[in-house]
Amino acid sequence: MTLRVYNTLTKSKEEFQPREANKASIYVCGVTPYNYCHVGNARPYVVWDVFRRYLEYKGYEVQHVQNFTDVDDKILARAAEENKKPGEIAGKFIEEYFADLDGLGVQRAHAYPRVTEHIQDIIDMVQGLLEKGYAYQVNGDVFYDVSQFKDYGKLSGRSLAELRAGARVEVDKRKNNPMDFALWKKAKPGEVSWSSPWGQGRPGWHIECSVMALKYLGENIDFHGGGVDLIFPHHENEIAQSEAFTGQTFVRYWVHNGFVNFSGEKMAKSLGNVVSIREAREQYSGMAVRLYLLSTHYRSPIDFDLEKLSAAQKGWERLQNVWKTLEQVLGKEGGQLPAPAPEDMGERGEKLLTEAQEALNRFEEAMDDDLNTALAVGVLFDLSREINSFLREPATTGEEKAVLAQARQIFQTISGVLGLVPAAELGDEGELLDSLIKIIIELRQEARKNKDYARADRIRDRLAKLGIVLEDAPQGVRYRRK
RNA sequence: GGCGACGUAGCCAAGCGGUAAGGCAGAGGACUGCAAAUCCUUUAUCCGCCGGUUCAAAUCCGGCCGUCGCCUCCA
Repeated sequence: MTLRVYNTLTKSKEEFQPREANKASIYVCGVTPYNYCHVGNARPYVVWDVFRRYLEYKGYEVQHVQNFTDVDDKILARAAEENKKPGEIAGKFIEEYFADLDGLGVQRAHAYPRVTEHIQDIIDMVQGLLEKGYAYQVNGDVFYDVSQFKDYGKLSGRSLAELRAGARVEVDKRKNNPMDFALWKKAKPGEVSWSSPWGQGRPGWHIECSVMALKYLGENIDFHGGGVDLIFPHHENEIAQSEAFTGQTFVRYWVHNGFVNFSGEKMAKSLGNVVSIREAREQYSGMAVRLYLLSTHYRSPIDFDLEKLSAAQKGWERLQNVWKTLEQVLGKEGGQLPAPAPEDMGERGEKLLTEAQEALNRFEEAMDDDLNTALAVGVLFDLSREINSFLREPATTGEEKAVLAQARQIFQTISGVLGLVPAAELGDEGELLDSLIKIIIELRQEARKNKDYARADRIRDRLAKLGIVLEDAPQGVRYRRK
């Protein structure tokens, strides 16, 4: 099966044909680090994380690049406010970005280029555009001349005429055409700036992505992504710059995710209705946030509220219980037991194996269809039910365990591609804690055996207060952290 | 005004021509010393409204209503 993705450029689902066999290049527009990331910001990064994992699952060697816009008006403003250097602000929030996204299980991209580290590359490209007649200089500012690029508007489906008619912004008189945009901005007094052939200044917003995408991934890259709001003008302008400069198609597949709304409006810092990732995580686990985001198809808008996170939290706990139960029955490693012969695995074993294999097929089908993670999540829950159902009666024979191990492998594969994997929450000190809890459980079991339920319940209650939940499951006592 | 998306059970959400996945919540049952976890059963005669096409439509076409996004910085 081949992966089909919805391409904003053609407004249709297309089969993914990589630029280079077995390789996939991804460029995702990153954040401007001037504040903490909110849940809306996180969506594209979670989506692209899954996209990347799935491509890798399908055998592609992926190059994933994501920028940081580490100099821009908002950073400058915040720096001025706090009496700090812009670089300090950017540096701090880049760190926070990683901390937050790590918590959602987002793998690191292969490169995170920053604007301030590519000033010369940017100047070179602007210079190139000037030489080719696609740009003009006015008094230290350099603008892109959209009238020179015949395909302008092809991504957002607008014509220059329409754009002009709909313009809601005061026209900058220095521009030839209202839709022209800045490639290089002349520095205001006292602002951070770099010297250039046009005087002191800094890059415009759009040029950085063209420069860095071309530098790290080359021409004709496979995927370029970001939120739908970036289609116009940002991505439209990137196309204009890059294709004018190289004469090649810039991007093969443009992929845009829908917004996260909050109380009916999009969640955006400018509207002030944001919930930061760390706020959400005060109450809910990172995996719950991730599950919430993946429970809706990436192109649909998704409405945020904390109660939905609560539902996702419950769902995640269910998934997590499957991991824990399997671990309890099969041990931490396992999983590699040889597949039993069909005639040896018994009726229920055969059923489980069939269901599990079918789940994997359904999973791939869902993901191949424009990364339908919502359906894929459904498959994962189906598989969970099959596994739990099988475990109602403990697996006794070696064959049954082997079947279970196979099912676990599929469960882990699907979970892994979706990135819904329990963190090693207990860490190093967990070893000790784990042993201690086991001792307590043992003592409680003795009390239960002696029908000293008051004592048994007291132990359970007091552990519960510490956030450690005991469950007397048919397979034995199990504990988990709340 | 132009461009675009969406409207499926109490809530969330798949399905996009063949007779409604999944999650959360609710109800009943099984298991359990109790609880938790888990399993089973159950919860939309129907997919915003009105027409049309078709043997067959939530799915296609037309109209209407409603919500949202983009056209300006924004994931």
